[in-house]
Amino acid sequence: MQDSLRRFKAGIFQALAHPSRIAIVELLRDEGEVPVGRIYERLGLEQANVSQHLAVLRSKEIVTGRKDGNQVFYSLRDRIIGKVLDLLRQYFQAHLQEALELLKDMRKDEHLSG
Amino acid sequence: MQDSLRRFKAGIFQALAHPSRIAIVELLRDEGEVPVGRIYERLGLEQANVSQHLAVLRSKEIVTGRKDGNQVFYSLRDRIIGKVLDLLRQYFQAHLQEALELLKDMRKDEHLSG
DNA sequence: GCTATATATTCGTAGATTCGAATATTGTCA
DNA sequence: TGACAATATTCGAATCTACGAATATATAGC
Repeated sequence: MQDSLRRFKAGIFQALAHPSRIAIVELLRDEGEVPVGRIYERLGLEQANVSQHLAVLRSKEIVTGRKDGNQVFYSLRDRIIGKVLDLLRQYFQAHLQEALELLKDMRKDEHLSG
Repeated sequence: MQDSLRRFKAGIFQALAHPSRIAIVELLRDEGEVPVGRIYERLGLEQANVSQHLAVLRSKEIVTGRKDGNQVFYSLRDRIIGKVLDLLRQYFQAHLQEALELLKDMRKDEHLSG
């Protein structure tokens, strides 16, 4: 059970481990029910890409979709996920200096490999 | 900055998105400072593997290592990470039924692909 | 110095993830 | 029914991740 719980947590983290998916979750946290079209317009992403990211979030039951006519309205299934993001924002601010260094390094790595 | 923060969060989630790394973090949360040898004995993992996982956690500054003679003692850098895991445990329990289904599906997928 | 112990890194390969392009599905409205 | 709009799925290529085996580095004690 210890192990199941860890695999469960790892699955959730995996699903959240992408900037676009975090952006989606934050949008749903802030706006409640949002149709897919609005998601990709707001975030400036491809339709297919957003649909794929939503599939990942759905597969871990982080979001849920309600079909209404032609559209699908997505929303968060539980407020806890929003709280997790808030904790990380706190964390980011507490370690602001290092966090910025870390991001700089991440960018540097991109350049090296690009 | 919105975007930086999201990349930062995604990096943290990425680092936590593995059952072994979650196990390591939980061990450090429960025991404080722990030498590498104890980590891989307790978790039944290869030395190299643990070292690689620790490198991932270090790169996101989730853990820190203190060298003492021959050994390196690792610990969590911030209690917030422990809180994040606690929130997810709550979440797991709140959605216990679905969570178990989800895990069953994950196992099924493994079998299909293996 | 030499040997043993603890930890880290590198390397190769298998598997997973990401993305856009193309295509499929589903619902609406005439 | 046909044309259109919204969303989902499939496919292939590029990139990333995980693991064990082998190797490297650092420190202790003799």
